[in-house]
Amino acid sequence: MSRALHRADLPLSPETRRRVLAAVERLEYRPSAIARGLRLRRTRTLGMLVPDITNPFFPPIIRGAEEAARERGYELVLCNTDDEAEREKASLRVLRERQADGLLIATSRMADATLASVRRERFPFVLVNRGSRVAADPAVEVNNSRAAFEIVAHLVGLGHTRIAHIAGPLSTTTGAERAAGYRDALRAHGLSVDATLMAEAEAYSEDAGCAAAKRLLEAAPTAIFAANDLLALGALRAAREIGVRVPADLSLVGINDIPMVNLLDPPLTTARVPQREMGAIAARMLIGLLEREPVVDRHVLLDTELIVRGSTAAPRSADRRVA
Amino acid sequence: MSRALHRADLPLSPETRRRVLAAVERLEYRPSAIARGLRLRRTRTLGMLVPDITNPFFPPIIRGAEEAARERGYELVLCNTDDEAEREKASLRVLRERQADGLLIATSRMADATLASVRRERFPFVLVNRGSRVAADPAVEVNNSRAAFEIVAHLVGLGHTRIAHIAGPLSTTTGAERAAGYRDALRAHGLSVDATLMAEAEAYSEDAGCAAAKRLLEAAPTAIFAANDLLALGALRAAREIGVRVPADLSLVGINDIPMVNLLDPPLTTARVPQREMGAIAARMLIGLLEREPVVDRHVLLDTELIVRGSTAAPRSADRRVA
DNA sequence: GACGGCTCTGCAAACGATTTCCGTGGGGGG
DNA sequence: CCCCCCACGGAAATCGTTTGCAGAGCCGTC
Repeated sequence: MSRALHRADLPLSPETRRRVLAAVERLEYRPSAIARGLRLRRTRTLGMLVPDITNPFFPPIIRGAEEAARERGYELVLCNTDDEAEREKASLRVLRERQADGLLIATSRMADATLASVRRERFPFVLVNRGSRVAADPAVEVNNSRAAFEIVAHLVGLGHTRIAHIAGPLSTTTGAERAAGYRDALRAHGLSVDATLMAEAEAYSEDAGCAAAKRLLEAAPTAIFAANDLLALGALRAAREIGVRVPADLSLVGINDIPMVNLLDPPLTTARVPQREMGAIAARMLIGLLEREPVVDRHVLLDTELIVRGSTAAPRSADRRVA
Repeated sequence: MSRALHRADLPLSPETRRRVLAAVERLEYRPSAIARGLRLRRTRTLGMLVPDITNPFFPPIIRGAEEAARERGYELVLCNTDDEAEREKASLRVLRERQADGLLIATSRMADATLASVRRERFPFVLVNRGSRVAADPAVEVNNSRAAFEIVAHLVGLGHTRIAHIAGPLSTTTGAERAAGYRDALRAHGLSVDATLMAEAEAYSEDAGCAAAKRLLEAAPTAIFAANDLLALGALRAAREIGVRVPADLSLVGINDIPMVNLLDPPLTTARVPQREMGAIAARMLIGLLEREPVVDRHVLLDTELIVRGSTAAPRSADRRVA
């Protein structure tokens, strides 16, 4: 009997409640979430779309979201989309069929058309680590322009003037915002923006970072600011292959502070993104929307923290100047 | 109408089928997986238990399982247990309530009692990267003794005789098997087993590896074989902190070949575990059991591949011998 | 021409939890 | 003493899908 188990507010004789609970115990009764979902038309399940769980950036976000969801009695179902429109559509179909109550969208380039269809169907969602063109879309983002500014300021402070940028795919909001932040920061420091010091990576992957870095290194930068850590790792590999020493010949900075970059040699200087927190805030925001709580801040901008490690140093020319 | 959509075998006039499909199209009809699950008492959903998705060993396994499941029309629902009995029980409850058809269990130390209860309730399951005391339990495992043997053989071949071992928690099947393999391999090579050259890590984590390595380094080994890569990373950090150079003063080997260990300096020598394949095989095995397919090989032993990188070299004493 | 069999179609029950509605019984108040 | 109201518990409807069953229609054969 539902009243005995869930509706503590309803009047019910203590005796009856006791009997019900005893029977529950005796029969090892487990309510079926399936039947409940059918009747209630809600499943207390959130769907989460990520590009690829093997990208170490995402697991902490997922765990943060998962924990926040569990605190409020929700479950999380995960879908990898590989940033392919086909997989996105398939995942959405599955999540709709299984009556997910809402969606956490952490894919960086979900096709605008797909996002539009989600919006049109009024499927509640929150964007994670990305924005959208529609300002009203609830989102939890990183303050990318500020992160880029801090990184450039750090490099300029070390004496660098030839600072290159490996941009993420410019079709992603993070890629575009960080690239714009890079340019703005250069200008703010009185440096000119040189097209030969910018390269767009085809994907947020180590391989793409390596390829982009090899192109950039021909222009002999003294520092590379990569749009994320995976790209920076690729750049590190490129530097090694070419024989450029980090940080002696080249300073290197990433963004995210994914696990293990602190163990590299040299350990990577990077801007830490509060991944767990980002996931948790997004999940709480989504649940707030679902439960129609009055005051939900629909747009959160998280600040990064610059972690200076061994991959950045003063350029050799600066050494000479000092000496 | 279900017959038109799913039962291609049933006789049905083409005209009727056409009309049904047209209506489906027009109304954008989406079947409810919830209602279907209620009626059919199966959901085409597999539950997967892993200790922690942020441990880079697991994501590739998960993706492998996920892809194999999707190929057969199944979905995967993930639960992190943090290797805590409480979380395991909670996860099991959730998966049972949601009518998961079967379980992929990749937690290394799920309490025997919990496993026994799953067995008793005849909840179909497959163990992943672990065995159990009950030989009949279906499982996909790594040939740990052989992996340990190859690693020891590699180190002996380089000239090492003081080979230490950081064991994983001996309450885990992998930890116990690898430690036993290490001892057997030493004996097979005519080396004695020295208790001061073995340390059990409290968990499969970098921190635990670092702590264990610090204890071991007092016995001055020339090589450390860590039971997995995370432990090896911890050992690498310990070596750096103490001022021991790898591989000049100390050779280091792990197991798993998780992402990024090839980018370390020195890149880690390790035994690669076919993670995606392991996940895929386990998922296919579980689905085979669920669908009562006749010939299901209930026990698969996967071989590792030794990847020799820069973290292993001949010991300095051997250099002297050679010179 | 009639009957039998086969094909197709539509109706209805079942899955299990929840919620609403209704009937009954008891207690209190008029 | 009677009536009304409230508290409680039981019964039924609901969610969407699948499937069994029965009935209807059609064709072929005797």
